[in-house]
Amino acid sequence: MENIYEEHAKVFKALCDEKRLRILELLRGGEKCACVLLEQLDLGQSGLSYHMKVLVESGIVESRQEGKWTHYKISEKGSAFACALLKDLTTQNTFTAEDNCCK
Amino acid sequence: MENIYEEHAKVFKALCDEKRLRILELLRGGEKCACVLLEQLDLGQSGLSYHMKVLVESGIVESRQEGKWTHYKISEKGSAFACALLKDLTTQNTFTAEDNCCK
DNA sequence: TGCTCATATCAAATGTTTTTGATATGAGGT
DNA sequence: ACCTCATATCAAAAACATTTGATATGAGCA
Repeated sequence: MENIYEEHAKVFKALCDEKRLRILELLRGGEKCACVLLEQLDLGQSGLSYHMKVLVESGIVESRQEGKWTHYKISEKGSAFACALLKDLTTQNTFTAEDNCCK
Repeated sequence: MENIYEEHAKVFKALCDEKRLRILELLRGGEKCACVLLEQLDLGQSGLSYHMKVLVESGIVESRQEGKWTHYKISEKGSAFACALLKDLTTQNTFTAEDNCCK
């Protein structure tokens, strides 16, 4: 974890793309096999694979192999982490002094 | 708001860049004038202007003119919206039926 | 009005992400 | 072992975001 900003950015990058938001929406309905995602999205197989990788690496989605198939679902832990992080990043930090310069 | 996914992506795009995360971190210490941000970040004037625009357009940051200077701060409303949105996007939707196909 | 300074916008260069089609990997069934 | 099918990886192209330096805008002050 050599750069904390990069780590944090990775979490939100998962949510920056329309296709990935569509995928998340589908996963909100429960765990889905890649084949279901494929037929509902306007995406080729390698494109889906790419987006799923981004989602899984962000921690927001988790995958599970079952024989030939891969199933994906929203990770409760990962999404709780993302929510907490977002709250953190946007909450006034009481320890830093006010210092807003010029006037 | 012709595309809801695009709208949502815009909120998170603000958080996808290291420089913008650094800016947010500075703003967590309270409202800051652009000149303070400029001297603390490794960024030129037009670069800062670009990133502030992205942040303001996401709703997470708000700006206030005071004569020649622009002051920026984290928007409570905007960040509450982003948090709520993230929670929403990652919470199981009870209305959609399970349908995870193959087996 | 004209000058100065802070910020915004622009356009070109550069860097990064996404898409696409081709190929590789690896599991299950025969 | 071989075949088939699901998924992953790769490399090139296309799309998009960021950086940079130059110039425009617009507020305050003389």
